[in-house]
Amino acid sequence: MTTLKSENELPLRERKKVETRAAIHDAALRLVAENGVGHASVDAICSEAGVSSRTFFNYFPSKVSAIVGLSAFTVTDAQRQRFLERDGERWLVRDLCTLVGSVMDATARDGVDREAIRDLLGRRPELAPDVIRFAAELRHEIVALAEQRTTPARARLAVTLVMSAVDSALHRPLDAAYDDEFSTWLFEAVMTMQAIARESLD
Amino acid sequence: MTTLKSENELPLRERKKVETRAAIHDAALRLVAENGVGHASVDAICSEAGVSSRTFFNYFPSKVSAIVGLSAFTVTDAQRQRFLERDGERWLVRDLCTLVGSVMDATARDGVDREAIRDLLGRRPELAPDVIRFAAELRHEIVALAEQRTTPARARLAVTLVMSAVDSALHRPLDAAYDDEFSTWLFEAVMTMQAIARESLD
DNA sequence: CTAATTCCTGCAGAAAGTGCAAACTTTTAT
DNA sequence: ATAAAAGTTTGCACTTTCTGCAGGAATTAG
Repeated sequence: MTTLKSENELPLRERKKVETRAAIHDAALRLVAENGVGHASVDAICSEAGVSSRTFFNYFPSKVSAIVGLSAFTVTDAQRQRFLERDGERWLVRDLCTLVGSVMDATARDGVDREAIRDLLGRRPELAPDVIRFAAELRHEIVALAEQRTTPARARLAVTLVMSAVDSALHRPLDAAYDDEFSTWLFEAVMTMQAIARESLD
Repeated sequence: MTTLKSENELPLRERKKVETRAAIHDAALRLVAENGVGHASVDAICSEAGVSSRTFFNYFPSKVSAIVGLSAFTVTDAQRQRFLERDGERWLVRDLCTLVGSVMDATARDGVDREAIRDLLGRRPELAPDVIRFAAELRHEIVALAEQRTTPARARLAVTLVMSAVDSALHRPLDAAYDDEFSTWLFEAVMTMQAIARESLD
């Protein structure tokens, strides 16, 4: 079981929701690890989790989202506002790192386990395109934000830069030191990318 | 009609294949432009193209691939070999640009119309995640190649850098001058990214 | 013209995903 | 404590994408 927080204090109804959600996610993760993505049908996951297939789609909008344990990446209004406090290209990449970092930290707080996802991607690389597709939805939202601070083309480029670093995070273990400071790690990854680019260019 | 080349010279059978392929792609493009992605069902595309739905999937492995007009990005053996002639990180990014550029040029020669795709993405942004997912498959192949010249982490970073530039190409019109020299354009886009990164960093 | 390929098609069916209304459970109000 | 209200789960019917298989039609070769 992935859920360890807030054992009580929550009304019974909420607690049950958290539990079924975790049950579905855990079942999905387990079955995919065993049988591969293609052979883990929604029905199979459901009977493993003790839940009807209709309920499955009440909790997750798609099979992959259940496997990854994420219904959607979302940017909160507060995050959005904070990002727009500054204007223009200056600090753009840094601010994007902060923004994306806080989104990732939020999902982590909601029980999404980056390490589990990383392990899974190592064992089942077929999943990668789907996960990337998934991240593309967050990307889209963030590009829209970045476009309020610079030209569309530069916005896309900058966001891509940052999202690539996120991608790295899904493949490489982070130092424990960064566990709650994803944005710091992000920023360093972006600088590494730049270094590689400089070394290899021309 | 997208197909303008090799009017004859091809055996009749081959010519017909090219035609049905184009018919399906054009129908898909047209219907999606009119009704949106969700409302252009495979069946609708098929009757528009005058083809059975079973045939549809003989030509394209998925609905989006038909819309984009691409069955798969593939790296030829020659391209693979040329890329591996050099070893190590030096020139890595440049060689990746060459590799990816030649893959893109090949698809263009096969009738894939970057401009049509770009227009479509402008008009129907919902498609973007699917297209990205699509590109992720090519990405995977190229990462495997790059890993033969450097560490996995750096390979991923470098490939991401280059693929992001490809992404830009799907959003921005290229100067006509670059039409047959995609890799040159790619390389410049990568340098632009680096410039943005340098400006915005710290 | 005949025979061998190769291609198209329909059919049957798996699997993902959605809407709807009935049944059930928790919560709230009396 | 009990009944109404509110929220959840479920089954059912349905759409859509996509695959395997087998028969039939067209193309090509001999």
